[in-house]
Amino acid sequence: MVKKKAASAPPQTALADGDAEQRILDAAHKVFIRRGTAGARMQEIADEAGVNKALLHYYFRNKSRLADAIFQRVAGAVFGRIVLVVREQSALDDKVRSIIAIYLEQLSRSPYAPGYILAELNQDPERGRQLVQMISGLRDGVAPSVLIEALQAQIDVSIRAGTIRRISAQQFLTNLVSLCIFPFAAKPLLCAMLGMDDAGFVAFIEERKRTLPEFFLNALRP
Amino acid sequence: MVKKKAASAPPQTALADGDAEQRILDAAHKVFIRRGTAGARMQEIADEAGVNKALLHYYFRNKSRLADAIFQRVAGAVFGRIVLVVREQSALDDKVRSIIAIYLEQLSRSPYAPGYILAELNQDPERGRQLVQMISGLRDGVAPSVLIEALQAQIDVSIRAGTIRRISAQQFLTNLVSLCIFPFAAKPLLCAMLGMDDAGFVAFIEERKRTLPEFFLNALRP
DNA sequence: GTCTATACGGCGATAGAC
DNA sequence: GTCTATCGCCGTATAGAC
Repeated sequence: MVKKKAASAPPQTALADGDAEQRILDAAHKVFIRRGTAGARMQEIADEAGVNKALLHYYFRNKSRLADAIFQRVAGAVFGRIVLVVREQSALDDKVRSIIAIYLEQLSRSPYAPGYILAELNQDPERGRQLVQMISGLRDGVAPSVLIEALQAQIDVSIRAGTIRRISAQQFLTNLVSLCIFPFAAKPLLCAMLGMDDAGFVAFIEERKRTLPEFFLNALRP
Repeated sequence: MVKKKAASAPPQTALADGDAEQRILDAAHKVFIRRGTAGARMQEIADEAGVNKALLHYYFRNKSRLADAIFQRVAGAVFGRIVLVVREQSALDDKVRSIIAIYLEQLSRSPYAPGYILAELNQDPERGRQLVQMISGLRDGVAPSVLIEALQAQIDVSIRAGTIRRISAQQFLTNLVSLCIFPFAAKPLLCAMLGMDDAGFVAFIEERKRTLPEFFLNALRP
């Protein structure tokens, strides 16, 4: 990271909007998600950003640090809002509806983010720790374990009230997140198996927005 | 691929079981799943197999072909049995129970296979086609689209009988597969977020074997 | 800050002995 | 069939001019 741009004439070359650092981040975002960290090439990022390869090292020193920055950015975008919903004061079924709506809406706009995040987590053990730290660092942030306990308490209330059947917070969350994220993480798989093109996939997700909330809430009924 | 070993004294070096080609495949399997195709190194595969790097090229000509062979092998192991279950003559809820049991059992033994397969599919468009072709080529194989249609027909019967609520075969399958595969594809994510180690993950999957069938079947109830 | 030029190492692939 | 040795490219990273 470099200190904020000092007073100086903005370079602003013809085909560039935003300063170089930002353009590099945006370019790296695209390329890392497309190729994965191991498959990404600094040259391709430079081309995409419309700058020279050396400038990437000027701003981020090496590929590994650039990759870290992008992972934080993408993971934050995917998990940030969800964590807020889990923590807010609202009924369990409202949370479910919110989470499904937010996920399907948001991931429709960046369908390859889940695949990228999962691949990163599989190939670099450090990523797990970074993720937990990132979540704990959100505004008013608490550790994930605290979130789980709070959710379990809320679930237990509904169980005792007889409105849902017995389930652990871990399985509850895993089921919910699986149903939301997997279709995007497996987009090429689904497209191949179900014979869909990109437009077909969009329609598929639209159908899912309508049907998934009741599917999930129905599964919870006693 | 090389013609089957002709009659000749088996070399059988001290620390090697099985012929070289098989050991290379097994080693490549491990390394590709661990590192991903882009991250895998021919040298690491050679070391793991206890042979020289040059021998990999003797048997498989280049890295790309070796990667193809491994992808076929892993994908076949993951999807082969499931396809058979979907096609067999049995009640819908029995199929659901079978698929969940088979997946959770089988993936417990190779938990990193899903992550590998998804990463491959995301990064190489060719993989999708290879997968469809592989499935169509199973014994008595038919194209995935035919499987879907048959499943839809079976689902429609249950809907008309009033035993399940309205759902498309696509969403049905996606939901089922999401709930089975995602926890493995996201193993490092879940371990980090839910604070589990490897033993904790095993326990988590055991709990899932008991609870997931009723969760899913419950969701289908009218 | 941004560029050009280049050093350096790693990796896939081949040649050739045994 | 299996090895050793080596080639040549490609990708990261740095040096240094502007």
